Amino acid sequence: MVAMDGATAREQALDAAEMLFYGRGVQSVGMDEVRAASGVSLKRLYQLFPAKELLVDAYLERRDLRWRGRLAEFVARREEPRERILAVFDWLAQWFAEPDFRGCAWVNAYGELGATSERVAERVRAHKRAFREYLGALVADAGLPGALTGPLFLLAEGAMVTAGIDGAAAPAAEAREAARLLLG
Amino acid sequence: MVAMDGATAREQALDAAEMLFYGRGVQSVGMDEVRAASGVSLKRLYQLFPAKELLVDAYLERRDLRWRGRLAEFVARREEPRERILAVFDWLAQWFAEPDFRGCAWVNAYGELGATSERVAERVRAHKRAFREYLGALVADAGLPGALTGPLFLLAEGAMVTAGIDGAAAPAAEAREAARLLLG
DNA sequence: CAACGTAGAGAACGGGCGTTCTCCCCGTCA
DNA sequence: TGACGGGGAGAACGCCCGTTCTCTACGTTG
Repeated sequence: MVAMDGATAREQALDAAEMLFYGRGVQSVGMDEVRAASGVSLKRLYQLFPAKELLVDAYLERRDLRWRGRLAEFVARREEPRERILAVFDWLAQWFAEPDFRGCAWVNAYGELGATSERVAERVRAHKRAFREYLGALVADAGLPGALTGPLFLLAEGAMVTAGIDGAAAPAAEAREAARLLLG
Repeated sequence: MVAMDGATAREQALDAAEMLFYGRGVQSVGMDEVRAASGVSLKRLYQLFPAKELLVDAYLERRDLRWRGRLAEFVARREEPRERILAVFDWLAQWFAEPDFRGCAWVNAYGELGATSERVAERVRAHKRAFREYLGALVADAGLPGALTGPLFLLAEGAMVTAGIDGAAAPAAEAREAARLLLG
């Protein structure tokens, strides 16, 4: 294995961890498998992430930044404030249709580890809080009542969890249509 | 330990499994802990459920019957068809407020085992399918368009997952209000 | 009373996995 | 050139856990 600086090793470790953890669940993937998939030795892995829990935490954190970044980028392409809200559901539809879509990474992680890892539980809550706040900002920008944020958030959450379980993209369209009705 | 007939042992095993699996997650509870909490010996446990996966499956199946039974019983107390639909969200609010509420057992189980156990994944899908069909029947009885079923289902799912993660009952009220608006 | 079978308690087995340790290679610098 | 230090490969260590096995006690039946 060629030399690799710390930042590169960290990214490769997180790339492998994300693919494996998201695809098969955290508990069914061992650290040795992360090593094999990333090319980062166990020694280095443990220097970068002193325990598996911290690798999981870092995976969720990096994915959160990317997930919200992509969503915001997609939404920002629309001009009209109401269209922006609906664009959230268009983006979900696109995400659900990706071949390796397996539901919401944070909901899955919460189901697996929420009861045993306070660190992971808090990371999940922070992600959901940030997503809700983002929706709230879109609602405010459209001059709509703040009370709409909750329902829109619940529709999006329901769509994510349902799409994840059924492996279908249809819930995004259902949620979008319901959102359109709620926007009046 | 006094003698115990098969049916009783089965119920006690499932009682213990349900409390432990739902409260702490399936993977963090060992079979020996189920034995200790139920008073059913390991030998008997494995006669009744030849593998842990089958115990998990039976736990989800029994809980599904009870969960839907209680919901239907609560809803049936209302006369007016539209009120019945809203009663679903009242029932959720009540459920969320229970002290040991920890989110949707099926969503949690799917997050933990959906990727590794096809049996559990299918059990979860069956439960969600049954819940959606139940909502569909309520919508039909109210003479409302079937297209409302999806959004109502997504609101309920979103409320369950959000209440589970945040440990708050508020999502039920938000979902109820959104449902009221959708019913027109 | 004696032989038998069932069931419980808990040890044992096998495998997996998080984490650490050992050993060796190789690049660096005096 | 030779000592040194960081890093990789992978063995080793402990522990946990699903599953099976052994041993013992006791109730039943002839």
